[in-house]
Amino acid sequence: MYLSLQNRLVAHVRAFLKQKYEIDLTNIVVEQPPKIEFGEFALPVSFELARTLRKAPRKIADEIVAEMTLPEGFAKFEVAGAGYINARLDRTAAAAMVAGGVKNEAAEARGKVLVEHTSINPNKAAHIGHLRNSILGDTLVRLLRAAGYKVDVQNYIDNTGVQVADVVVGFERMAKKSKEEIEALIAGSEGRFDFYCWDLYARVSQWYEADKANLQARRDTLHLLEVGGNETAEIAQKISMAVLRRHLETMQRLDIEYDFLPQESDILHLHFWARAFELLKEAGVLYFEEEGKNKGCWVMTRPGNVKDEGAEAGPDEDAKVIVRSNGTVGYVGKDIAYHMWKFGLLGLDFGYRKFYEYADGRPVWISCDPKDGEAGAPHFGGVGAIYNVIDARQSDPQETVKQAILLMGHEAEAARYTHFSYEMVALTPRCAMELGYAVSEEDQQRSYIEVSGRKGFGVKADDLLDKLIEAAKSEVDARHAELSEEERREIATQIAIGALRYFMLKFTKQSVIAFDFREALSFEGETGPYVQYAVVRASNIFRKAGVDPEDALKAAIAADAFAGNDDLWSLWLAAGQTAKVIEQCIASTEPAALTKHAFQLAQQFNNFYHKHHILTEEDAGRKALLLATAAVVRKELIATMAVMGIPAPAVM
RNA sequence: GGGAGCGUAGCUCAGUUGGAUAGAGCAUCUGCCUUCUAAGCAGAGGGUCGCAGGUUCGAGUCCUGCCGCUCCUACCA
Repeated sequence: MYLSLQNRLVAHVRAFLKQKYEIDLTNIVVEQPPKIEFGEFALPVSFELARTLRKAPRKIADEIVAEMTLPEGFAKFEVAGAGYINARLDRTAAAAMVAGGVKNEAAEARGKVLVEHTSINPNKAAHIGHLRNSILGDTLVRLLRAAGYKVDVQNYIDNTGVQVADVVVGFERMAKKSKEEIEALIAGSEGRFDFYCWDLYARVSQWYEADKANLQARRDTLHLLEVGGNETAEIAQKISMAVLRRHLETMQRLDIEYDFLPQESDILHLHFWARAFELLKEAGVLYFEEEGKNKGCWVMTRPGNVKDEGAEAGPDEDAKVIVRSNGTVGYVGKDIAYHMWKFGLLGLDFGYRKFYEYADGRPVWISCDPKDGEAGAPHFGGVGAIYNVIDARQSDPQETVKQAILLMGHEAEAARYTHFSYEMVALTPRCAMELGYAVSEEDQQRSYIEVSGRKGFGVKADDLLDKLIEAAKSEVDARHAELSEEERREIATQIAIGALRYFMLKFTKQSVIAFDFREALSFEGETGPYVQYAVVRASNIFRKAGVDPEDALKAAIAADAFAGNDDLWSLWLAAGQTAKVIEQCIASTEPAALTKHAFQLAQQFNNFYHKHHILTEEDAGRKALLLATAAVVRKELIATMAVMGIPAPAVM
């Protein structure tokens, strides 16, 4: 509602200014006044016009208000302060829009985009840092879908990298496990093979540190994985696919799903890089360095590092090496090939086969050789816009890939290449010590310590979720003894998901999260359960009243329902802003605003809940209005929570 | 050295493309459960928005310079 009316207002004002002053303002600022008494919209446009018109802002505002007609749905314009133009809505009409769920016209049938997130190295259990990635990514997917985009969700599988090689080294050289023993371990491990790998991976890192000569095992293994067609590569694939399955299961617990899993091994074996290399050379994006420290490498000029015209100071030592002097390609090169495929610029494609299936029967597809692909499989890639949810430490390589695409002349694609960058999740020193890790004196002085899969230092995603469910379960047990064990567990799980997803979303993405159990396990204050609880309270009213919330929304609203009732109206106004918040979140690629919206709405509702006792209201008309208010807030809260992937429990 | 980001209440953080009196949560203190469930509500205290200049009708927000912290910058991935 709010967004539609705001767009209508802006268009109206713009047309008026054009006609009255012959000024075409393309960016008319609209704010929400600090207090509801001032109206629903505030236009500081007079301040901006003051200079060009050489008049006092207040005078301009007076002129505009005196002459401008009211757009549909608006009740009044008035001048306030030093020259603000405040606009008041026809509250009854606007409320009908909220209750009727008027669609955001701009959100009709937008194009197809691709979101890549998660992309955890398949060699160990997912930890809290990965959770932030997946929750941000999944929320971005939900935001885009809510705004009318078609979205393909990809989870990139680096199954031939150093990290997988390391854990393979662990199995072959340290644990001395045969292929059969590893298979038995995958089948056993009580469904937590990734936990076994977590510990083994940490041991391998220690083994390397103990004797640098052990690093030769990594190099040999990495080579075997890249070449393929040997037993080590087979073992690696078994391990990485088993860990990948665990990752999918972990994320499924949080209602996070994927469409396609491209594997790095296929990018290698299908020669994506060879094709990309040709195209990059043809376009002159890569050049062969003849001298300096990068002699013998194929390199690329860094973004913003254009060569000076006059000063010929030898080789560009700052250039990014894409192909090493021994002829092997680094991972950025493979990434460039992969991203050319994403945009459909490579002229090659994967084959597709089913890998995993969700409860509703929807499959997750994985890449393969096209000759092994399933008939009738969908095709991925070749989209117009992409979002890569990758942490801030990878900004540099992400820029390099984007730059390569730009330099090849694909300006439109480069412009729609979004690196959704976010900061890491770290542990507070106190949390690290509680978990039993040794923390140096120096680290104890820091506000946070980076988690490290390599060192086995961190909180595993499944462990955190288990802990949250356990904490929520004891609360539910205490409050709902009448429910079955199964029902209580179901509700505790929903609360845990709400708490976790909200926690990961409430910080803006560029802020480092210093993880602490006390905060993460909190169900009070600005948390997911607080928002869920507001919905439960609203639902309780309808259950006890024996009224369907959908029917409550259909009740006719009296013309004077909101006259002199700012508190009630501000609740409707807040509820009508969901579409606007979603658009803002997409435009700024910042989902944190969603949590703010949900929290404020829940907070206002709790206030309303406390102030008005609906079931005992005797005036039938007033009772209907209060019920409609509860229904509209409930509806918008559930919708907002759904975009955040937070379920609405039946009771709490 | 170069690049990116951060610095706002005791703590953790919000603060839209510059706008009306800088906001939440936690913690502390004071009240409120025979009521639609207190995972809640009401209230109190707590701020030189890192420092110094500048731009303008107006700066937490933009520019410049400092101070402090973090990450990135390897023929690792």
